Amino acid sequence: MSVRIATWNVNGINPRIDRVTGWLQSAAPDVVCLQELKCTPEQFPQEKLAELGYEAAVRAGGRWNGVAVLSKLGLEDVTIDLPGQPEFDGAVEARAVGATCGPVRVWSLYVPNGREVGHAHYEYKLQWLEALRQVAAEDASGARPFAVLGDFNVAPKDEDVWDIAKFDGATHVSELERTALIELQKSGLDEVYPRALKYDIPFTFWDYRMLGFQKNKGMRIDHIYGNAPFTAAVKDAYVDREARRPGKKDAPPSMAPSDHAPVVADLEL
DNA sequence: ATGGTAGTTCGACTA
Repeated sequence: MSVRIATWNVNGINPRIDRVTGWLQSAAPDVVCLQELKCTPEQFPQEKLAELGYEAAVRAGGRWNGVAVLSKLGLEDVTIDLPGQPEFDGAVEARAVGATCGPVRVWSLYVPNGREVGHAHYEYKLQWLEALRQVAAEDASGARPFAVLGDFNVAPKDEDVWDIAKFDGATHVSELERTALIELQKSGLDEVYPRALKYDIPFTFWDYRMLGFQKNKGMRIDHIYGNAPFTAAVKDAYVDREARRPGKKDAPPSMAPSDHAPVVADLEL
């Protein structure tokens, strides 16, 4: 069977609900990992997504964070939060939800930003990635197709940001963050590297400020890592930068874009 | 040029 799996940081699902549902209808993914819902569980637009044929596993946290797995292939063994997920300020945040969708098991992940190298949030980010590695290592070794998808807030290589000189000493490009991703891969996951639909590097994020998208000042920080049964089934993968394009002048606010673009993988399972 | 934009608990904080 053909299965289309996507990950998308929507930066608030309700303010841009028509942008999201429009993309779901046109791209027609079977499984979608969403991040930055920025809503409470009650505010999650369950019915609008059900109308499009999606069941949803939701880990909403209110004002910040929030992740979900949408599936047209069924939804089983939902896991809220990573086993062993570290806390920040005494709370386990809404950054991880796992689910089995028909033949594939996925996690939707929103890795902590880190704020500044050396900040407590940066240490939290590194701990979080280590907790993820431990969880992923178990499922990665199985025969079932398995992937972790989401906003990792790490650019794996220098070319994955628009100007590495501007990121000197910054988070997202530091050696420890990149090492954490390499360690994740060593646990049995390979990156599903997407095609760019324009330009050389398939950036997934462009800051709203300073015409970031228009000038292609982007970053490649949203990723898909799959185990061998998953990556062997991948036929194509791409970043849908059109979904990041600003709306037309008279478009309603609900059509405003996220600052991230979806990453899409097509599998034959 | 230390700015700019957008989301949230309406306004300081996060990204």
